[in-house]
Amino acid sequence: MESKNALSKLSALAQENRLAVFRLLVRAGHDGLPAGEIAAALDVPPNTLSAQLNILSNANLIEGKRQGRSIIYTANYDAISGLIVFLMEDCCQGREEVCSPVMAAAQSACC
Amino acid sequence: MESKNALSKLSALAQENRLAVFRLLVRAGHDGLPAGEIAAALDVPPNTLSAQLNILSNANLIEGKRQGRSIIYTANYDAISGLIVFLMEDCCQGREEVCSPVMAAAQSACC
DNA sequence: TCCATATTTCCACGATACTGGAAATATGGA
DNA sequence: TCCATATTTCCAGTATCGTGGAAATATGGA
Repeated sequence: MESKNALSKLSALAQENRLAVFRLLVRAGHDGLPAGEIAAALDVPPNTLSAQLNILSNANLIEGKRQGRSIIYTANYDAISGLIVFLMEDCCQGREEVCSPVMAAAQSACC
Repeated sequence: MESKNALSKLSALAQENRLAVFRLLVRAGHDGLPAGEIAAALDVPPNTLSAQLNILSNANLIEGKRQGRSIIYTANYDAISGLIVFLMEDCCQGREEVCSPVMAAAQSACC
């Protein structure tokens, strides 16, 4: 990932509501959630949310697909792991201090 | 890491100059770099840089220590790995799609 | 003490971001 | 066709951010 790409992902996530949206969608899994439900869950007006979904979507962190009247948003797992890898490789080159806590967390969290 | 903490780190890094400062300091290693050299390397006026160093420092991503007339800044490796772990654990709970690319990168990059 | 160097603080300007009302668009059903 | 629902686009107001000039502070050396 080039750093420009990483920058757009970082700034998309660097906002309370958008980070919350992303976390919600990650938890929602591959089925995703319609925009309206996200707005309700976060208690944000639908047009405000729409702007934020757009920013996350432009950063490629989420994707929206129309399904009937709703638009279902899903998290893009590749994108977030790409960002994490960018941070790791950018920081980790020979830097065991950064890398090994991440490895440890990965092992206990999932792998 | 609480998400508020993560948010301040994300927004500190979500800016071109500041991301560049951080990368530079990571590469500089434990010896760090004086503010003036950072400013010269990035071609940013010293007072502008100072504001950006302050933001990174408030997010705990870097630390400055006076040494003679200079102030030497170093990257805080714990902080960045904390952020990475936050992103991983926040995304990774049972999500092998996110976790395994990160593990693979970690293994080839450093561990 | 006086001066040069290194950096920060103060302050104000311009740019960008966040927000939400109102209107527009898209879909599905009666 | 008409209406309700779901979401977006348009637009403008406010707030926050990034920037850099000028002055202030801190340090070390002559």
